[in-house]
Amino acid sequence: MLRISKMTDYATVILAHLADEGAGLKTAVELAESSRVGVATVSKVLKELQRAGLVISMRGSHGGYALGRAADSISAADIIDAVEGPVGLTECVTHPGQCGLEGSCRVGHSWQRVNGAIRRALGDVSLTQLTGRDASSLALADLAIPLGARPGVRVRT
Amino acid sequence: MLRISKMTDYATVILAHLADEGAGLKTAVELAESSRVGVATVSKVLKELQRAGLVISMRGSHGGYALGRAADSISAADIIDAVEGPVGLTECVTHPGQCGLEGSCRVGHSWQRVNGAIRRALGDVSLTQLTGRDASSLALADLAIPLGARPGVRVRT
DNA sequence: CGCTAATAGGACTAAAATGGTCCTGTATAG
DNA sequence: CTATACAGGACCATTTTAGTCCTATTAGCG
Repeated sequence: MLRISKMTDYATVILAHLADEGAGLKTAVELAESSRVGVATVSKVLKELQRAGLVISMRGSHGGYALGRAADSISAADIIDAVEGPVGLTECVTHPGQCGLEGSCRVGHSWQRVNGAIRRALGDVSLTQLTGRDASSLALADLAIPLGARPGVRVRT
Repeated sequence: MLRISKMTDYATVILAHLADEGAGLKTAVELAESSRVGVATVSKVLKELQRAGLVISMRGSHGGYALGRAADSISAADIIDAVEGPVGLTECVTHPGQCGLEGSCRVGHSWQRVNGAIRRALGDVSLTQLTGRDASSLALADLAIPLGARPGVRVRT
């Protein structure tokens, strides 16, 4: 597990279509057709993306949506943030002092660090890369977390 | 969001207590007390950890649990795998060819790479590090995902 | 004007996942 | 043979998620 929501997934697909050259605005219906997702759902996602500023919208006839900024300046983290709220591996990351365990818990601290690392990693992946238009994006290096003793013998891979 | 389940969180806390020097077996009741989580819940988690081989168990009076292998050889990914199943950011990662979008979807491919990167990162964090006993574990470096155009102007951090 | 196309903002619902409890069975020590 | 502890699941309540729908607002255009 450890999964992003379907909505977030849709959002990336929709944003990818918006990133396709075609200059002008695209309507929710058009985006629904090209992305093969229900209109109502696409519409809902677009509204959330609009609130977050990832897309801009124009009302009225001839209205529609466009990217709010360059595809290079939109990160996977931005998209997740917009649709499902800030990345937070554990509850104590997003809502500190609500867990009850606290005192006895020695791992929360570490999860926060791991969380930060993942967050930064997601922040370094641009929409351009997600769309795969960028040839260089195909080489994804290992993420390094150099912090002391690493797991040795690995049973499951 | 993008959160690990509470159960996984509990698992790390419980494993951390099992990693505490104290040689012998610890019972579910003892672990529940030291971790401040309900006995039934702790018990459930321990059973899952046992199936995955992360802990070993002894039945009967004087029974209990112990780590299945060295704390250094247990990774965060192992724990997540054991409790909530293999890490899979999107559905098409865990259940390929079930998404319906497929053809029109150009982002699935990229999510798979991101997923792999996160998975490896989590595989590099040991239980020892999670427990924070390891002094060197406090320095967590940035995760690097060098793959072409990165997001430039960041609106939300 | 007033009509039409389009987004904005929510309310609402069905289905699935999650967190947690409980019961019955089995192994082991003394 | 009894007390203790794990094994395996069934089960339930609550929350979350995915998806739909309705009403209001905005913009172009004749």
